[in-house]
Amino acid sequence: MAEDPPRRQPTLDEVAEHAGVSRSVASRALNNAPHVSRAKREAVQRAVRQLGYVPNPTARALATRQTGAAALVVSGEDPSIFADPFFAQVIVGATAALEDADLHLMLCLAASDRGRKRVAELLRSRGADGVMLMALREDDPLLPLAEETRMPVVFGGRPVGATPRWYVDVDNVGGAREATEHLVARGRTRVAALCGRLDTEAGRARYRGYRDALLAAGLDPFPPQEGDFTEPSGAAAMAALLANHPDVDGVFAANDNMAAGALRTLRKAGRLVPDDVAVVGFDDLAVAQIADPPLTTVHQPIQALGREMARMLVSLVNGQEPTPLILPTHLVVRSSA
Amino acid sequence: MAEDPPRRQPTLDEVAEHAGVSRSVASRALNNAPHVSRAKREAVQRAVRQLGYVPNPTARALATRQTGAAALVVSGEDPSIFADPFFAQVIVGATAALEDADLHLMLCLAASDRGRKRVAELLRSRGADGVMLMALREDDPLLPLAEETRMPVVFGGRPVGATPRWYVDVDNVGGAREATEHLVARGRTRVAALCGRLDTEAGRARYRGYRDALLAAGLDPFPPQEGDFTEPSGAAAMAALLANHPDVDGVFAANDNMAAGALRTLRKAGRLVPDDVAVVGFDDLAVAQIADPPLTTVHQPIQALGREMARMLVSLVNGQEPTPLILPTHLVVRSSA
DNA sequence: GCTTCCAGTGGGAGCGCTCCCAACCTCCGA
DNA sequence: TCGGAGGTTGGGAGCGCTCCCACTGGAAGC
Repeated sequence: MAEDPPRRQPTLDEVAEHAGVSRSVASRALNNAPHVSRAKREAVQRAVRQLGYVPNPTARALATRQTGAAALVVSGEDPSIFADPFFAQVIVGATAALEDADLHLMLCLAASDRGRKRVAELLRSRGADGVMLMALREDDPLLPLAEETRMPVVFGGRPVGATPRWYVDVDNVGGAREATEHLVARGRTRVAALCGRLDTEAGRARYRGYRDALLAAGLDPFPPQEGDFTEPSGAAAMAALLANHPDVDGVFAANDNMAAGALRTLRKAGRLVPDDVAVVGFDDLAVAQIADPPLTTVHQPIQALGREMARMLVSLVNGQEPTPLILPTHLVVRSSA
Repeated sequence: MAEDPPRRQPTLDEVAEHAGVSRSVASRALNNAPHVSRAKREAVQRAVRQLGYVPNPTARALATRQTGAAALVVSGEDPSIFADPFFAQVIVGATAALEDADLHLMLCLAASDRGRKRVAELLRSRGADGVMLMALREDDPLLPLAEETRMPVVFGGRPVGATPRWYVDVDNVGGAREATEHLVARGRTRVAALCGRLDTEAGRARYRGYRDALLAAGLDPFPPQEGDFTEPSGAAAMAALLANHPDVDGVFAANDNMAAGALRTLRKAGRLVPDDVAVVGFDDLAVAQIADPPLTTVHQPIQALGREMARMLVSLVNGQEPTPLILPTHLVVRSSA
């Protein structure tokens, strides 16, 4: 099996020649388009096999003006935001849907200036067929770029203060309301909220849902005790809360991380969960099950979020006009409330 | 600002014409290559600005035979493996290094047959400039594909039973040894190992390190109590261990997830950590700090792993001959041991 | 004065594919 | 018998860029 000539990949022309047909016919056979006789089609297939031909995606991209890739852009001021297992779930969902459309996933972390610059260039150069954007801060520098670009952009979650043309979101308000109602139904009357970043729509919406539920129950909402969706911020917020309102008996945390932090603080303070203080989280990530006690939490379908974003993008790329989507959430009752 | 003509992106030819130079000069100016007079260089830059020109990456890729992308392939029999925060860290590190080389990251989850097929095609079609492969199971179907491909492949971790030409790994044996030595130094004499999958090199190497340390200390290693790197498997392994060896006083877990599971089982069994049983984990992920008590664990530089993989790939793409890398690990002492 | 050299320049041939279109062939109804 | 209709076929023109190369003219060297 000598391979002396450092032979390149065979090209379509070579396949055509080898099969005794023209390049056009070979191309059609390859993309199983019509207007190819059975005999030639098979001849091409044989040649492809014999030569080990694989189409060159770049050349195809240039000719079709389609890159065959979709970008997932995750924005945030530092890369650690991406460590949130949330994104891994989104990626798993998106990948599944992208696979169906035979698109590749380009992952862009726009966490540094350099990263943002590259995203900007991607957007301007049409380096992908479309973009899934997770940029939820109010002042995110990518938002204006997303407006300008001429490629389809699907948002994951809605940014504060703007409703994009295409987005997939989860029902944050409804989930938070259900969580809070659950606490109230368990007889809690002094229910506080450990908020996530209030410059994100998710953070605000969850507080809104909490507030709605308490008002509807004739109880007084607490002012937002703000954190940043991390475990330490949850622990800190809980500590502050205990200091100001030692009689709190229910806590709605903006996500599981913060709920886990709250649990830690409560344990340290000698408060029993759920007996003294009931805690509800949001997300239903792995941490919710591992927590001690296991967290009652609002399940949000994160993989579905990714999947639907990708599907929406695919349909946009195919020239359709999808409508925004809000995915349902539901409460998962465990032991913490 | 009428934009009636649905004008395409301007091309390099248009820039050249607008600047009153030839395409060649424009190209050279753009890539700031030599052999362009100052005046024309500036004229081109002006034209670029006025026309809002952005080079078409696909055309460039076709001409240069470089895609401008590196693929990160994560293999596993089901997508949930990717939920491990480990990968997020790898991605963060890889992204940083790739940014420096101005390469994009293509993320491929080879968890379904479909996914593996697409990876195979990517490998054969040179759809990227290189591949970072995380496929560590002994019988991983991607391993033979990686052998065949004509594009550079850097492994993250070593697969069982084979030493790839290029890889970055962490010092699993050394870390496990240090962790076990720590337990011994604390006076533990009945130290068991909660292993990860023994069909991965990491799982084996960590057990080997544990074994070495105990033998060196003149103690008897326990037979491997196998899990699969997940929290529940750690809990189960710990339960089995307690049943067979109620007198165990030290546990080395193959990773933090399993250690967290062990903690849960021990708490349920009424064993105090670290008083009755000391526990050491491996990874030093977020869960280690959140665990109760916080885990003493072996820190492995996961972002660095990703970064070095990307760097190695970049140097391969640039025609250099990097050497494999093994990154150091070190023990982080917290309360669990 | 004459070569020699080289920065600067633009023409043109690709890179490997898709797709339009004209040419062709066969078969059928009128 | 003849004129389509409709399925096949291959030529050729791109897609937008890079890069080789031949050519120019002025500066440097002798």
